[in-house]
Amino acid sequence: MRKPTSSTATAEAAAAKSTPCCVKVGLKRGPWTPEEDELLANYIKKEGEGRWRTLPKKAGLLRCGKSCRLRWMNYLRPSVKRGQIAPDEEDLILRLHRLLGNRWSLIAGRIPGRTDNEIKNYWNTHLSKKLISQGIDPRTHKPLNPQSSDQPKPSSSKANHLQESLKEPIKTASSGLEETTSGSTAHPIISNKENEYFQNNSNAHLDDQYHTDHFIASRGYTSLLNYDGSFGMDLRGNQRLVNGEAEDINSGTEDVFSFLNSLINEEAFQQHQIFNEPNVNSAPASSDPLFPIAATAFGLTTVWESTLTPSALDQNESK
DNA sequence: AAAATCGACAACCGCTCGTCG
DNA sequence: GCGACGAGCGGTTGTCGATTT
Repeated sequence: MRKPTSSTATAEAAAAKSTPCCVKVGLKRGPWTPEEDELLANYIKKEGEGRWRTLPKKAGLLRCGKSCRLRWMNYLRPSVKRGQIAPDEEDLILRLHRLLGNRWSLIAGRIPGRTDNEIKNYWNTHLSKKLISQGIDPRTHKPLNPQSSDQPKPSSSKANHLQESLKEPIKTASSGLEETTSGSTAHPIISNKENEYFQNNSNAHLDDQYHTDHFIASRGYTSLLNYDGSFGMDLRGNQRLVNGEAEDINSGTEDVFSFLNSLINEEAFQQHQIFNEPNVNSAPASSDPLFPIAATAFGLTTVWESTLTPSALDQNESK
């Protein structure tokens, strides 16, 4: 992988700082061979993940534990999905990145089969360039030069839709990249209630990364919701999001779990009438005006699609 | 055909956090 | 409270195949 010279220099520099892992003399570096992959995969099949520092020795590998972990997590794990990023995955990445920033592991956690490294690479090689070419700052998701009147306009309808998707807080649940060439506008998954909330509550402004993070973290969505509606905990993600306000997360955990259970039980979920039922005791999070935004952002698209089709939304709005 | 350039992505690095003694 | 250690994260780099000159 790396050139021997620079590698040596780096290793020496690192050794001077006495980094415990990966500096051991005689350890192999660079691309993994099929034989190494097999050794690692077989060992983990037998012994399970973890104990990465001692794993290489036990597995008969001349690699550092860190390297083994990375290889397993990003490549060998059975759940890792290979192949091109699908348009709906791309759209989800964009949405999640707008909300979470470069928190690749959090983003990856909501896209089944994709690793943080893969998403990070995809962002750096594809999406950030795409956004820049459209005059959007990939860091802030805002126009690079809002004052400029000669802002380059997206040429394709897909690109145009992408830009719109990034400007607006909420669009369709399924994909912001859906073509709208038929002339019909996409139905936003946001009710008058939510619009009102955005107008009246500055904390809810999605362009403000801090408030967005705070909102997400304070309700535990970030750490709890997975793409497929299942949930798990990522305390580190929580902690990074809230900047010392972890108590906000924990205080609502039970409510969130209760709500998530209702999500998993789709039948129950459908009975909640999310937008219009004022007091949903069994699912407090769903009555939060901002709930649809978080849910959409975190990829609960299948749930939304099954319950909140445009026609269903129209019915809700007209009530 | 050879050299130069580019793009994609696997892998590495430094750092932080949580846990445990 | 402190240090060591394990684990994980985001940023960066190096390699390699494809494309262009």
